Amino acid sequence: MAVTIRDVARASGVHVSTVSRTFSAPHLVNAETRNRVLAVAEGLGYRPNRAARALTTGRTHNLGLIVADIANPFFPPLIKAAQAQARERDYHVFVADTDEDPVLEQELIEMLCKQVDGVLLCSPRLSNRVIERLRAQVPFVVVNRRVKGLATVLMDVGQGVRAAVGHLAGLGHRRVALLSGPAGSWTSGEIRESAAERAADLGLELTVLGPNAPTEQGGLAAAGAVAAAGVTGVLCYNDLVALGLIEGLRERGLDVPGDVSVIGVDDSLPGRLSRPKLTTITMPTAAAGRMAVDLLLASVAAGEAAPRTTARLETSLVIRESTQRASSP
Amino acid sequence: MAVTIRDVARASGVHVSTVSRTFSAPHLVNAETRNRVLAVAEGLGYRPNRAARALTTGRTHNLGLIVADIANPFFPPLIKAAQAQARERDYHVFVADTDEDPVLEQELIEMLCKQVDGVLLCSPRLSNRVIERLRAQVPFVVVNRRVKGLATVLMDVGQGVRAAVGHLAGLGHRRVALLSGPAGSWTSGEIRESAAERAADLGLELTVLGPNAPTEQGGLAAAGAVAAAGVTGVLCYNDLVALGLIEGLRERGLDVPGDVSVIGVDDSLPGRLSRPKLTTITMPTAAAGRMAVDLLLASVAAGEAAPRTTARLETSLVIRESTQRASSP
DNA sequence: ATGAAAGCGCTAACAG
DNA sequence: CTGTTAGCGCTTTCAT
Repeated sequence: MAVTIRDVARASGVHVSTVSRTFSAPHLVNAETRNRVLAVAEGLGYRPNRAARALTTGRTHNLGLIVADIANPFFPPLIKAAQAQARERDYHVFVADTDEDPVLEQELIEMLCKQVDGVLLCSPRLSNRVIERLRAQVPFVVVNRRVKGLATVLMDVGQGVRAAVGHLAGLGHRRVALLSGPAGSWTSGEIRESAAERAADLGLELTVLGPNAPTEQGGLAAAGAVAAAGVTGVLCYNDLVALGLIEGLRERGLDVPGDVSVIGVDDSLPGRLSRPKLTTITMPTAAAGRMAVDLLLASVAAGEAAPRTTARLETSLVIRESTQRASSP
Repeated sequence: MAVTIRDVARASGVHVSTVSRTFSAPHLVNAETRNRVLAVAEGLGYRPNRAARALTTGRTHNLGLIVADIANPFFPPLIKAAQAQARERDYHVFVADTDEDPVLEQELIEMLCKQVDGVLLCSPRLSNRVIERLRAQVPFVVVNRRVKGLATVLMDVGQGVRAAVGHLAGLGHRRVALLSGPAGSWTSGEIRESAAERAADLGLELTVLGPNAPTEQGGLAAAGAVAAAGVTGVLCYNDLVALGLIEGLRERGLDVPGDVSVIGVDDSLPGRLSRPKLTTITMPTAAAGRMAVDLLLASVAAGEAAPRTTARLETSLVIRESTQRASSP
């Protein structure tokens, strides 16, 4: 077993509580004693056992962060921002991947909840009912999902979607498709609603195709349906789907943006690196990550009395190369 | 505070030790009692506190996984594979991102080591010396770095690199460049060594340019130097660098593969989705993740006596669209 | 098969 | 400023 507080106490000729104070309330201990203890601890390679500390303080100084898929480039910027923000607050973030599986998601939450002070749920696929039940166990903050009575960070994708549909209309597209996302996704619902509304306003004919897996495979698989739908513009659930769709369209001899204009959502790395560069909707993922951590830490500190704030972050359309004027019908 | 083992004991009229056994050694308790306890626990929403359990057993059933950059598409497949493998062994993996910062890396290890039974170090930037020192605290398995006396999983990138240089030579390229990676990267050293050796064998003139940041920014920034070097083929530290380089070359009016052939390393998502599709070297990341977890768990179980296995995984060249015959000189 | 008691490493009153 | 004492939630002998 590793070196404990007791070893340090013995070796420096003080009581364990003095050693404890040296680390958790240094100002309460004589400078001379403190230095001696510190030196001994250093020499022995002592590190306080955070798990044991958590047992008495009730604070682990850990946060859990649950995402559907680490490999989805939407998440890493959020994860990094959350970790950085947490570190500034002397907290650490444990990341877990649910593989888009609601059952696994619930299991992870339940196993995590005793080891962390709070959990950040990003784009959860869980039903609101389950979330409501789980919240008794541990403070939650939810990103991109509306759960009543819970602190929430929402990215207002509708804003960007309306701009995107307007952009398509402005380019002369009359028949457009929407490739929706996974069934449990709040964002997918938001996209769909905003797109339908704006399309109706502008007199566009909108076909909704889906649900689709939120991956390039999902987009690839949908290419046939898109081609068959006879549309000239497509808005996709995310960049990966858009990229997969472009690939699938190309396999069918359809050029993007020559024959079909394609718009993604997320403004992720692959979209920026692809050819044509993807027209997409920026999501303020880093800001969301930071804000979610702050909200969560506030919840942790306030306990039951925590404010259930809802933060709405803005999104916007970035026009690049995957959209162009509709070829005359 | 949440519901504890004591609450369950009281509510079901047995002693805490019986409740404990019900969960950790069910066969030692009368079926009838067990069912009653289970029912009560279920009703109360009791979940064993893993941190407290860890305090007595000395096993947290957690593993730490440290990577330089979650946003680097090289890592997610490895992370997912490691998490899946660990879950099968009833372990959980906590992921942490060091932001390519050795100091942060060390801090993370030190803070993690008391909350996990072992740590997986992926492509560490830490010096071997520091790793040697830290290993006293917690079992390690290292991926893509050779540390004497430590269990190691190595991806034999040299194999792929030799094929890549051969591929370039076969296409008639005579002057080629290598964009190396970060200073602390073992993989970068391996690539360089294998490339230099094979280039010498084949009579190619090889220019090494670097170190470069392992991101598309790094590649973008190196485009000028590549153009100035007057080479017709470039091997890059990873796909991101390659993609950035292609972008930078294009800004300078140079076409890939028309004017310059570019090869990446990793076979990552953005490389598959980009245009031209990137010729690259596949890295067996998922296999490495699984293997690393198995080795680590073996280390955890065996303690000091753990075998310090070194596993070597094969890599290979995938020829796609970013390389072609050298334009006549 | 179950209960009693000790203790994992640490913190938190409370004395002194 | 420092020592004493009592646990945090759980497991683990050792009895019974």
